[in-house]
Amino acid sequence: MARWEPNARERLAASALDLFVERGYEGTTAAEIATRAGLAKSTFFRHFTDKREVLFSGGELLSDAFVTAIEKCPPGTTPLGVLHAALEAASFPFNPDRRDWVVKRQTVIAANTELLERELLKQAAITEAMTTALQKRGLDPRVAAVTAELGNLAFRAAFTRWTAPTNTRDFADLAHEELTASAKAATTLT
Amino acid sequence: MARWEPNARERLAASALDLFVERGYEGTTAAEIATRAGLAKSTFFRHFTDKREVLFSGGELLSDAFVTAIEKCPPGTTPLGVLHAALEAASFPFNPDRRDWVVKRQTVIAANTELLERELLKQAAITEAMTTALQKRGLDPRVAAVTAELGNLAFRAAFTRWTAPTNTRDFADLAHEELTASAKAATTLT
DNA sequence: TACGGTGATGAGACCAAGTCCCATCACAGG
DNA sequence: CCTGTGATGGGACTTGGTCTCATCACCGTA
Repeated sequence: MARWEPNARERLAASALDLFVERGYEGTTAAEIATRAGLAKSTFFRHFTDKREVLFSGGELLSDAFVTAIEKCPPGTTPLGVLHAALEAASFPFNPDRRDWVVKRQTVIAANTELLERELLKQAAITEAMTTALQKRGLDPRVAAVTAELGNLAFRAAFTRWTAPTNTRDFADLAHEELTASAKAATTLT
Repeated sequence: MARWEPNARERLAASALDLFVERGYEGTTAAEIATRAGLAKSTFFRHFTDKREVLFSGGELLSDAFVTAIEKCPPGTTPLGVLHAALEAASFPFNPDRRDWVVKRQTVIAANTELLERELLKQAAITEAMTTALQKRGLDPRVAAVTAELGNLAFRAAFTRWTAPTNTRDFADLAHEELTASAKAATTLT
C-alpha cells in the first residue's frame, strides 16, 4: 500500500493545523498547506474534499463509537444509562496526550464561522445517528430524539470543561457529570 | 432611499429561489441570479455576503421573536411556560400564504449540504440567543441550555409536520403539541 | 535484470465564488 | 440647472475546487 512518504494524509493535516495557527484559517491557502507537506495542491484535494475537511477527518470514529456503544447496551437499559455508556465510549479521543492538539484545533475552529458550520454539521450527523440507534432499541422516536439531543448537549459541555486551561479531570468523568446534571435539569422545567 | 426598481434585495431572493428550484443550488450561478433579477453579479454580493445567504435573509426576525418573547414573560414563569410563549411568538412566518414559499425553500435546503450547514448555524445562533435570554431571567445556565435545546427540538419537529403535504394544522398548534410531548419525553429518561 | 502493471502524485487548464476598485448613473435638493 | 450621494455596472484579481493527462515509484514476475 504505502509508498514514498507514506503519511500524506497525516502530513497534510498536521501542516494545515500548523499554518492555521500561524496565519489563521482564511490566511492560509490550500496550496500552501500542500507545499508545506511536500505535496501539490491537487494532491491535497485528492485526500480532502474540502479545505475545511482537513480539520475533521477521523470524525466518523466518534460517531461510530457512539452508535456501537448504544447498540451494545443490554436490552432494557434506561435511555440515560445508554447515554452514559455512549459518552464513555466516545471519550477515547480525549486523553492527556492529545490535549494540545485538540485545544489547538478547537481554537482554530472557534475563530472561523465556516469551520463552525462544518462542526455543527458533524455534530448534527452524530446526533441523528444516535437518534436512529436509539429508535432501533425500541424507543419512542420522540424519546430517542430528546435523548440524543441531551447527549449532544452533555458532550459539548464536557468538552468545553475538558479543554479549559485549568482542567485536570478525565473527559469521561466530566461527561458523566454533565449528563447527570443535564438530565436532572430536564426534570425541573415545569 | 429607494431608487430605480426599489426591490433589488427581494428580487434577488425571488430569482434565486426560482433558479434553485429549476436547476438546483449548485447548478445555479450567482451571476445568473443577478441577471434574472436585472442586476449584476457585483450587486448580488453587495446585498448578500454569500450565495447561500440569499436563502436566509430575514432570519434575524425569527431570532428576535424568540428572544423578545422570552424577555416579555412575567417573572416566575416556568421554563416550559416561557418556551410555549416563545414558540407562539415565532410562529408568524408560518401562515398559509407563505407555505408554498417555505416548502420550496426547505426543499432546496434539504437537497444541499452547504445549505444545511448554514441552516444549522442559524439554528445554533437562535438556540444560543435563547439560552442567554433564559439565563437573564435568572435560570441556572444548565437549565437554560436544556430548555433552549428542547425548544429548538420542538420547533424543528413542528416545522417538519407543518410542511408535510397533508398538514392542515396551525404551526403554533403543532409547536405547542411537540413541546409538550418533548418535555414529557424528557421526564421518562431514567 | 528487465519489464509491465498499479496506484499515488504533479502540472496545469478551467470554472465559479467572493473581493475590490473605479466609473457611471439616477435621483435629491438647492 | 448644478452638484452631491448612494446604488449600480464592469471588470480585474485571488482562491477554492474539479478534471484530465502525464509521470513516477514500487511491486511482482519472467
